Amino acid sequence: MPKVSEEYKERKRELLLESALQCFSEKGYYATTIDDIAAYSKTSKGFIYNYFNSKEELYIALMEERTSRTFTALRERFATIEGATGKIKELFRMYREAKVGLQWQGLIRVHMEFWIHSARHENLRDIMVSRYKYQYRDFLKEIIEEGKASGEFEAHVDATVIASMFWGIIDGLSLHYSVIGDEYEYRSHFIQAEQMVLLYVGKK
Amino acid sequence: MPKVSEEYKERKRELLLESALQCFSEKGYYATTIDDIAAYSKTSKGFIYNYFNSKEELYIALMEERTSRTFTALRERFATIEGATGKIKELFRMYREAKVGLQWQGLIRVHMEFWIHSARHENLRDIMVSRYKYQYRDFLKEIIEEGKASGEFEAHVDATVIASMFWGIIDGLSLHYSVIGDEYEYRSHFIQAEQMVLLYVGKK
Amino acid sequence: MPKVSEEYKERKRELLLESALQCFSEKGYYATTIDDIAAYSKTSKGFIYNYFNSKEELYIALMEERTSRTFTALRERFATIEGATGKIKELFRMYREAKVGLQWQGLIRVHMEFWIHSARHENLRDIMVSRYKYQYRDFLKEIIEEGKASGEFEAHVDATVIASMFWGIIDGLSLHYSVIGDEYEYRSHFIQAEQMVLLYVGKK
Amino acid sequence: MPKVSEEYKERKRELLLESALQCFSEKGYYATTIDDIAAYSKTSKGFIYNYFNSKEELYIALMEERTSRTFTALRERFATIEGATGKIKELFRMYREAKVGLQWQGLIRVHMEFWIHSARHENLRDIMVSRYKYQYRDFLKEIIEEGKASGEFEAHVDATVIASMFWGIIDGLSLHYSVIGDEYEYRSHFIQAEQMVLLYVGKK
DNA sequence: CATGAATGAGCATTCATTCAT
DNA sequence: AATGAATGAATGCTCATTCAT
Repeated sequence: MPKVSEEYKERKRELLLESALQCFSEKGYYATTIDDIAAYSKTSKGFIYNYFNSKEELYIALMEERTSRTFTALRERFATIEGATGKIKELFRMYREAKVGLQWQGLIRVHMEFWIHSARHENLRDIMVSRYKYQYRDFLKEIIEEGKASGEFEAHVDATVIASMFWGIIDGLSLHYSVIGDEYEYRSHFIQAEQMVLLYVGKK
Repeated sequence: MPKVSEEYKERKRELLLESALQCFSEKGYYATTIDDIAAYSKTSKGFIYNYFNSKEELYIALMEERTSRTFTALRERFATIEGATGKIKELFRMYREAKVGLQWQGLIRVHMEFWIHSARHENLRDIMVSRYKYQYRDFLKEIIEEGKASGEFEAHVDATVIASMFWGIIDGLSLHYSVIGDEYEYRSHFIQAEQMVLLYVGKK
Repeated sequence: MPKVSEEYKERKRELLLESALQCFSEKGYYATTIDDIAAYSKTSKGFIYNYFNSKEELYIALMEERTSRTFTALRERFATIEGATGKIKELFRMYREAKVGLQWQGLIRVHMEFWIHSARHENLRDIMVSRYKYQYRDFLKEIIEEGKASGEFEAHVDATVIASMFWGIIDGLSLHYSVIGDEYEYRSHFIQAEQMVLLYVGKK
Repeated sequence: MPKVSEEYKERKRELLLESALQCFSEKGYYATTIDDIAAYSKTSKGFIYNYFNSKEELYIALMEERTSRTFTALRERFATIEGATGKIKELFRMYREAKVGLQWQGLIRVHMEFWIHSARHENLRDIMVSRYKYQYRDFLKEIIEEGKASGEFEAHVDATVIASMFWGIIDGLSLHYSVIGDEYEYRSHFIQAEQMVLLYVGKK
């Protein structure tokens, strides 16, 4: 059945990524087996290894796919938003309004799980730290600096640390929500966090 | 009349808990084997199972020990601190000045790891959620309410959510530090977080 | 009328055989995968299966090709050599002067490996035993008998056993060299083996 | 069932070694699975890993056990044999009279298989080469030198090469026998090899 | 013809837990 | 009480072979 179109392969790849997403989200990174993903995608173990060399690689691909998609959408949306404050608000809005639920909780958990997993493996950690610094932190840092330049934010705030702290807060609240579940007043937390952050960086 | 004294058992229990702490911190929850702990404590597998019925139970005991010790120490220290603001500051100071390092990173990671693990198991999650609500959150909630009562803090802040958010921030920053490692400006993050939180809850 | 000429097929077959030789020599019979050979020959798995029905068959074809070529060359060369002693010497000379090295070691190993492999499979073994008897042993047996007839060799030696023993010696020394590697005094061993054999069969 | 006697453990170890011997001999090194050995020994996979850390290690232990036993017996027997010639003859006699048969053939094959296997793995090869040089070769080298000293053998023969060649011959003939099987005139080959070797090293 | 996608049996190794001694 | 021997389910990954395109 060979010499299949690029488009076909892309479709299959997506199928695997989507299946992996479901499985990882449901059972976590460690507990998900390649067989689970094969079963879910109604393909086979070997099939998966045609696309990804290891479970780890599969997870990384999944993560990168999602991150890249997220940031692309983010930049697009931000292009139409005037001012740093507006952008920060939009960012919070996105998290606040996220389609939370079981699947979302699972995704946060597996994300954190892998993040921790990576801390214990040299190579992986380098990848994750780079992503953190150059994708997440710098993305926000630019916005903070924009705010400082425009006079929206206090001039003396340390953009790098603020940016980093922002993600720390997001991850902390998300993690708690992912474990506590529906009892966690997810929206309230994010609303207050937003006010808190904006008050802190804003001109007094 | 038991063959071994209660005191002996307590000592052994501590030994196991301490050993488990070292092992978990170093290799993580999943990667640590009962054999590791037996070897570290120079006892045996069977011995460990005399004190704890499973790896999971051992971890929980360890966590409870540490939490209870932490909160006891905390309450003690707080008894001498006037005012809610001072208490919050002290709390931040404790985190900020924590003897960070490899072991500390390992502890945070295993803590988060288990926290995530628990989310996937009904019974465990109930335990963890209770701990979260009645130990962590309520502890802080009382302080916030003290601050509101004394007029240090804005009267309209939602003590429950603020308390919860506080721990979310702590965990978020800690988690990031535990993965990023020494490149992470740990103290800076906590200093800014403190300012941010206090600014937010304080009287304008 | 076939789409591709016989000559084309023959060329491709040679390509595959040559590629297989390289791969087997480098990694051994078991460790070499069909994919390796496809990659080396810049063809494809399916292509290879068009020419050979299995990895085993491919190896056999390779072996036969090489043996037949070897013996053809040998007979040619021997046609010009007077006397059995000269022929034996020439045979030793060939082994002694062989372009030894990593590749040569690899070839010997895979040869032995397959030889052993064949011993465990009825059909294969029959093939290998026939080859042994009718190609290798008989080839030398004729020379020994020539030597007996001409009076160069002792009349009472058992040509069959001597011939067989000769190959045993060659294989034994080769195998040792293939494992020991460059520390093995390859030439010395073959020189002494030659003296020993000739002394043994020669007239006293 | 713990704290079992050393003797018990030794017995179990022997059981595993014996079982491994049977399985390896029958199916070869690669084809034998740990499950095969567990089934044969009526124990379990985990049990085997209590005694040996890997299939490779198990094989090596087996090999060392056998070698050490062989050489011990050999040295014992040789203590009572006057003269180098007598010792060489005894060595040949032992091989010649070995209880050949299917099992013996299997053992030779797996021995050669592993020998070749080792050539492809740095660490393993070092072990095997050492064994070759310091156990096998040197053992015989001493005998040859004894023969030279006593005047039984020609003074100019190179003891090291002769010793090495001797084992090459033994292995070559054994290998051939192990593949050819009962059609191979095993005893005849060894008889002639003996005559050949003794004629070569002996005084003219 | 040629390709390479798809399959899935196969295997070494790990480890929490049990329980005989 | 304490030990550690014994178990066996579980899992990531490989690869010869097939066959649809």
